[in-house]
Amino acid sequence: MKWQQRKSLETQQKLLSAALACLERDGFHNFRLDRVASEANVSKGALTHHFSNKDDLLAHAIEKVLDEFVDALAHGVDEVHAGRLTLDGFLDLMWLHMSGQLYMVTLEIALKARHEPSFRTLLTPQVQSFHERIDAIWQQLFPHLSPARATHLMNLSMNLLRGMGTQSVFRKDAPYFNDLLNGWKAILRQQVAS
Amino acid sequence: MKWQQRKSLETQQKLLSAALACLERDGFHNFRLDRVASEANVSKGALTHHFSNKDDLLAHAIEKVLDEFVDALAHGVDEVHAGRLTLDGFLDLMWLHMSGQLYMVTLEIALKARHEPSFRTLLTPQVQSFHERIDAIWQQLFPHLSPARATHLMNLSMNLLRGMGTQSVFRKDAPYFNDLLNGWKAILRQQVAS
DNA sequence: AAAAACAAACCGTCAAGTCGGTTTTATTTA
DNA sequence: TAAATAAAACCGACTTGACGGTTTGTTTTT
Repeated sequence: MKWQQRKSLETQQKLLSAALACLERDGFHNFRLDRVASEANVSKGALTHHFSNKDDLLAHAIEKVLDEFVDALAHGVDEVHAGRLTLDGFLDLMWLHMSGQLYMVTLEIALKARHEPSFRTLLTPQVQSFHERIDAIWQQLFPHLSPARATHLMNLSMNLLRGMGTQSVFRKDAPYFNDLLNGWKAILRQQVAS
Repeated sequence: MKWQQRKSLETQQKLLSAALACLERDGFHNFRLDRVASEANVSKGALTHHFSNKDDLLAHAIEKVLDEFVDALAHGVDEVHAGRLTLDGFLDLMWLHMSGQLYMVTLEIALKARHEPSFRTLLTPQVQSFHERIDAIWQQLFPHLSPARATHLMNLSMNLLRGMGTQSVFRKDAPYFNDLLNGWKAILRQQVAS
């Protein structure tokens, strides 16, 4: 009970990575199980062996991507406390993730969840946990602010970045988004100071 | 050449409205032509007579929804100039549309466009025109600001609302979004004044 | 030998697009 | 003006391809 377990885990991770890559490249509407399998260099039979169906695979994939985002932010806030990262740098970190694979994948999944109650209930605990962890991280980021105020600023920031991520579907224009982000940094500094 | 033309237009409008309703209810992934036809109380044959294929129907539907949004904003800025609407009220108007059918439909379409170049090129002129018109409206809204500054504030606002619209997929919580919007109104007043 | 990991053929379903046909409206002509 | 012809609007059965899930078979590990 050692070699098999390792092999199994390894195949599952390959499949999850492949699923995320496919989701980002093809979108949920063109997301095909056989493409995931070939992307992961395993057969379709192996895929069904590890994941009972499409929804199951997607749910595990989204879990992975959310965890990675939270881990990155948690690490970011540690860096801020250690004096190795500024608030601006922290926002850059958030934008880096929101403009990458993460956000597009969550967007695809969110729209699926919107129209399929069973899938939404499958995801709800994960999403809830995600928000709670992000919230906790911003509380740590602004220990001198009231928790409610920190949460408010987090929500404004997250939604601005969400919107920018969405717009980036159509507008490929890094300087433009950088300009927006800089504008928001200035406003945020002002809001934190007061 | 009168009666037929009117009938044709009427059927097309029924189909477009039905398409938008289906898109909002079922999502693009579960968007079915026969459902659109039955929702519009016409046959599938009639649908194919008026729209050559699925993409064609969707492109016309999105055109309709964007136009309605621009018209609403153009009317809003007139009301502001006439003194019958405040800046806060204008933002409420924007949020009203962004939290309704419009935004979800554009989101569904945007993700489709992201992964289908042919469809994206079909939409590009419409999206471009949309942005230009929104931009012009905000220039009118803040005639005392520099055009660049007005555009910047517009983009921040639009992206915040976009993000809020996206989050509303998962979080049904009107007071929360109202709170966020109020926070942004205060910041925007400050930005406009300085 | 048993169980796990994997492979690949197979099948049922489902929807987009096609196409021949019908009905309704418009135009021409005798 | 009324018959004849053309054209547009509309209908719905059928084809075709695609994909998710199942099943059966093979190899490898324990």
